[in-house]
Amino acid sequence: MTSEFAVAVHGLVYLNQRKTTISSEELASNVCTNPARVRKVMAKLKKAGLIDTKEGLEGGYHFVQDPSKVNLKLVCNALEVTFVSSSWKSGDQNMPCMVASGMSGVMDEIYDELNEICRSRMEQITIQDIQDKLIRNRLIQ
Amino acid sequence: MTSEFAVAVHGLVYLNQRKTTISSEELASNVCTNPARVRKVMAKLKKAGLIDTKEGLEGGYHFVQDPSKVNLKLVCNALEVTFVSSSWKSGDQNMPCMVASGMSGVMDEIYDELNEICRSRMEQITIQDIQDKLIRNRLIQ
DNA sequence: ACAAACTGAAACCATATTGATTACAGATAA
DNA sequence: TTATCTGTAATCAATATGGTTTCAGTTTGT
Repeated sequence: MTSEFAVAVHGLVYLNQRKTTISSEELASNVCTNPARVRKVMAKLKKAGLIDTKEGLEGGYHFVQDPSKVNLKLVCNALEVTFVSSSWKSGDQNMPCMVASGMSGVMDEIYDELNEICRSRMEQITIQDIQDKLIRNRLIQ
Repeated sequence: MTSEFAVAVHGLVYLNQRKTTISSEELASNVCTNPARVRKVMAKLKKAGLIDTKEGLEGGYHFVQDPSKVNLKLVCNALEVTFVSSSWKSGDQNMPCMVASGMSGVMDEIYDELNEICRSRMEQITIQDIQDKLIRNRLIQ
């Protein structure tokens, strides 16, 4: 899958920790990617209302919502994340054989269902949960 | 994800329907791919004991097990399918920031869990189920 | 014994996907 | 009004994925 999801979650967690307005450049350096990609991802989170943005001098991104209310399914929705999919299709709709003509449809249904299951799981994890986990992990070491 | 899984499931369903020994060439034409790829995938299913193979003249692949006992998790195991993953990692383990150093680990755990959830679901679907579904779908049209 | 027809496996090529880079218009604050 | 940001698009590079070709090894029929 595309790693936009990871960029978004990382960005949200970082914004939540810093509490201030952060530029795409600073975010990119923390995420270890380039500012343009950060802006592309964060723009979608903005459209979904998950963050505030400010253009111009001293602008950037700002996390305003309650981190325990922002779950990862909301992030998936904002980015239209697809966890499980395959562009390649087996068989061919026009073949007379029941298997050859029907398998790709069956596989698509399977992928769709797996996707929905993944999204449901993501609904149970919040930005706060991840923040807590990071803190716990640091203490362990 | 890679579409080896689709090739394998399609292959098993086709073998189950035909009941006879089928060459990689015939399988490939039904799956709509090339014989080499079919052989690569089917060899793994053979190693997992899901099918029998026969080399030499009149050789090929043969489905012997009870189709209602062969579930898709067994196929996943045979092929070492990974449904959800991302090769790209955000942040960097060596950075002092808790978020930057810890996020990739957290995301990996999330992907691993999603994978396990997908595999569990796959355990509930058998080759027989798919065969039945194909028959039903054909009747509907 | 030998030829034909198959699998198993690897090397290599073509294409698609993914992330990086660059550039620039528009917004905003000092 | 200038400097510094975001938003967006175009292009480039690296990686992943599937296709093709090839050949050694196996098995069967004659």
